[in-house]
Amino acid sequence: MSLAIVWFRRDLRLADNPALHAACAAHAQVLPAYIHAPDEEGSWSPGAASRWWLHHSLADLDASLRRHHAELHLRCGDSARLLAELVHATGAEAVYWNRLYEPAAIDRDTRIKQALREQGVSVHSFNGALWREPWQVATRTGDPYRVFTPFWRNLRDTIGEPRPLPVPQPLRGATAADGVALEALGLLPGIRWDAGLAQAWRPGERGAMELLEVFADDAVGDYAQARDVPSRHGTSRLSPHLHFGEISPHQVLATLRRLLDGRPGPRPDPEPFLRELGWREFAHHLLYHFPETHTSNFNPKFDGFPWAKADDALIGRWQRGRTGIPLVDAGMRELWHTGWMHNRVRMVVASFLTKNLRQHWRHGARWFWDTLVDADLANNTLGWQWVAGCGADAAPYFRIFNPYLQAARFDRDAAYIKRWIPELAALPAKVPHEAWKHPAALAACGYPTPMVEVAASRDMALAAWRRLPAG
DNA sequence: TGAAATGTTGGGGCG
DNA sequence: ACGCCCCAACATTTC
Repeated sequence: MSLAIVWFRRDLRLADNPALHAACAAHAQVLPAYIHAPDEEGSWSPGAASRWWLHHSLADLDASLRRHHAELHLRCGDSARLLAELVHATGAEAVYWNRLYEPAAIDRDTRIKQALREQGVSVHSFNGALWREPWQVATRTGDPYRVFTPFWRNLRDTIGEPRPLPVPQPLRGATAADGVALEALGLLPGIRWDAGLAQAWRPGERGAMELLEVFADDAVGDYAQARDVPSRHGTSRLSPHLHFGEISPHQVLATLRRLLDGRPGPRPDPEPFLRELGWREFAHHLLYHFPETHTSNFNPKFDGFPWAKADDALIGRWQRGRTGIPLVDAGMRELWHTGWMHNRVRMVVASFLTKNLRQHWRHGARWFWDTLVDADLANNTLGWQWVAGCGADAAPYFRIFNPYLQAARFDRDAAYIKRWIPELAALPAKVPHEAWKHPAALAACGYPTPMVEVAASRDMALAAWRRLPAG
């Protein structure tokens, strides 16, 4: 009986899983395996929120497999060694996986592929995470894109009709000895701070599809406006599901088309939403072609930028949501509580850290990495470099968000602020929106005075930027 | 997917 | 009726 190992990584789903599908088609049995190897991700081993998600996503994948009379074989340790051991123990002829795009993962997977082939094992890798591979999208001259809009035009016109693969039937699962229990991976936090996460999320393939269906029914038509209002569920909130591959972009596109086409009345335009998935593809495109971007400025002109000296006290207040600027604090507390933050607020808190506090973007990127359930090296890097002004197709540095104006515009009634800063719940919206005018009223609620004056710190940021040589 | 400063226009009050 | 000022509303420029 021919047997193949399906090495699951961040493709934690059974439907539209090209590696799983191909393995089931070509072999009599498959061994679904996950190897926990946090040391192999360079300096970006998953943060605590990601590990929480991963735990539950693995549990869900195992449960799905068991409904198909298979189970997930779990191991912890060196991927190359454990795969070789598994091949030896099971007599597997082949190993299948879906590709990752982080530089450290590419290096590791390349080495493993070569080593397995030298042992006479066939290896097959697939695209399970993107509409198109990073190297499939190129300018007319064959170069990678550095600007989003032409990238998006190219990508959008070449996706074609999505045809998601079904769950393989039957799924003839093999088992192997020496697997470990999920709990042994140690993914859950020692101190149980995860109640807010559990309340906000349902990791796994079915949770992802249900979220998408609700979004298609309620929100996608109004996305262009509703997505800017942080108190509303106007966004899809699919980011963590996409990161762990519980749903694929092809499934998202196919599902949206099916649900929108089958609906009476005017057909909502999904383009504004799909464009955001385009940003996700752009982020992967950039990380693949410019593998240093997760640590270095994409725009080298910013290598000489006069960041303020790293200040743990300032950064700490920002991290804990104690800056005294209500919209910033609401966002940082939402992040801490749920492992997620509304995108508009992400831009505001990032602008505040990198401009008003003039702390290097890497401090923010690292905190997001540790606290987001959707922490993704490609997306996180693009987002921070975009806000900081040093990235590809970035917002110009002088585009500095005024957190008070943003709150007045997008959180008019302060519902979002009051939700995450309950000590301000009884105040009229005007008070948090003009916090600098009301230090006494805020202090009476036990809320801090703004740690910086927004207008003055903005001027200092612009002055720092002017010290950069033109270019 | 900004904000603030600066410039322009046009309506209305008023002498 | 006219010029003048004020200012809101909008557009453009600058950071």
